[in-house]
Amino acid sequence: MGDKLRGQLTESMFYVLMAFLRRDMCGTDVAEFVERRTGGRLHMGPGTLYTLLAKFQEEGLLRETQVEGRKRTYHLTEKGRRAYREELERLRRCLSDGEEEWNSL
Amino acid sequence: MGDKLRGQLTESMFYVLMAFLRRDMCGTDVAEFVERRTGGRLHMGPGTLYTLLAKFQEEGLLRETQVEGRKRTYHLTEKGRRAYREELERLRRCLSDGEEEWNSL
DNA sequence: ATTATAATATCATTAGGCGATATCACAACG
DNA sequence: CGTTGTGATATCGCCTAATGATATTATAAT
Repeated sequence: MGDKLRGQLTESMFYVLMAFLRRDMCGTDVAEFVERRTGGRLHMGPGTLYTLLAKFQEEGLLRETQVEGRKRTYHLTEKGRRAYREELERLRRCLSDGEEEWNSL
Repeated sequence: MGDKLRGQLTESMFYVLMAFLRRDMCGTDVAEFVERRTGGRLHMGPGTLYTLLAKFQEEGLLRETQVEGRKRTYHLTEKGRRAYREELERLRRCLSDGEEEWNSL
């Protein structure tokens, strides 16, 4: 159970966590969510996807809640929600820094 | 002159480009800018920094404008400005997706 | 039983981040 | 002049992340 809170999420990581806000999901649900939510802008191949699910589970951001045959369903933990909100905060700072600099030219 | 426009910048890349919006800079200027602008939130080691400067120059986002001794000064090209604005756009989409999902719970 | 389908897992390659360390150009000192 | 200091840049090695291709597995359909 790694406790190190990651200082920064990649875009893929962010959208994966986002997928779990509303409901528990399995891998393919997540892939579908990401494609739909971003209008195809971001595509996640299986390599990225399942690697992330495994890592998030190890780190305690996701918890496995159900196994039906091969299908594994995960749930976003409190720690996962916290990580998501922290990433939102980081994005806000990043964007506002970026806009300020741009607008002050 | 690599023409592949990167689909996504890392946070480090973004702040490096941001540094050049106002004026030409050398590496240590950039490092100082980033530390100051982010209030120390983001620290860039020399490895990351000079690797990025070299790559951006190769890709035509930066152009070398001056060499004084060992000090090299760079200028943000039009292509670099475009990359910066595209990244701003990406961040906006990312953040608004993230906020919408969070607020619609 | 065989075939199809949905879902997950693994592999190999490539890019990025980083601290530690080395190198280099110039200046100041004695 | 050499030596020493300093500011700046460059390189190395290790680690993490992304990803397409491919393989594997469980269940359902024929």
